[in-house]
Amino acid sequence: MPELPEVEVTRRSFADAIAGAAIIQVRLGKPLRWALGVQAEKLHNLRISAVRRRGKYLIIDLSEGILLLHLGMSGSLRFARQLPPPDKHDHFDLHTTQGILRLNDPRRFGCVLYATSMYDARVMRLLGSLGVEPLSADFQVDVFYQHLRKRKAAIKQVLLAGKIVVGVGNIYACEALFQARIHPEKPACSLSKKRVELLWKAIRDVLQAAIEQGGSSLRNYSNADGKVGYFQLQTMVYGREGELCRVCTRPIRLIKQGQRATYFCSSCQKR
DNA sequence: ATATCGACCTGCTAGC
DNA sequence: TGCTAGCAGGTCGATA
Repeated sequence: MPELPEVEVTRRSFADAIAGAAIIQVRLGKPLRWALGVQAEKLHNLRISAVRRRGKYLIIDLSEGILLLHLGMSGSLRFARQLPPPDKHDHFDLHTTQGILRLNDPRRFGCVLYATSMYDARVMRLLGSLGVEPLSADFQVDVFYQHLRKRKAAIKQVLLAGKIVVGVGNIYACEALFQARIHPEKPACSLSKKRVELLWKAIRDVLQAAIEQGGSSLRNYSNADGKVGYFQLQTMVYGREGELCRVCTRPIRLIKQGQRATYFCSSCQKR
């Protein structure tokens, strides 16, 4: 589900409301990808100071340590004063003085882990090799170009890997490549400076637009307010196999790259 | 270092 | 209508 825009929209939907709250109790459901890494009781009385995002991770800053949270493929968060009793896919509840933060994650690819600091070995291993934030000033087109020049793999897969730039998942990789008119199988190193500039802008535009529209609502995405996003209503290529390209009216094609679906227009996106 | 591939888990849907 | 195979927004860790 969640790519960078969904995670960011989720973050914004509860960050202010939870800031300043103290943790009262933690409820754990079925195991997630990794164990919490601490006895739940250790979190009692810790205070939440802020909620940040790094790539597709959320970082909840506590008076002592952090909670690192990932939504995996199917995770979503709710934050409210009161919530109904947990259902079978609610695997983490953080009861605080200002409400309950709940993670619902049917496939359990997500995780919540506690660390005493950002320099914890597990946290470093997960965040240490992440690429630059695409919407920050650190995402510079010249640097982006220099990195891509060193990579022989298909541009789509280089984007998905997140080592150069983070947060571009399967939907937005397809959309950004379409907007930049780049064939997804083109080796990253073969892109011209001009193309890279278009891609750089496309990534920022697509992600920013998705955030402004409240994230994608493929399947059942919703943010912590329970509001659904509607970016899906206007994808140019993703999920549109066989439908007509909105630019040239030729059919959108579906191929597999690294066992993942890639949608593109073979007429608009030349090799 | 880079590239590929299996694994994790559940739910939904297309097709028989 | 019912069953099954295949697919889904992510990414880690093993392997060559």
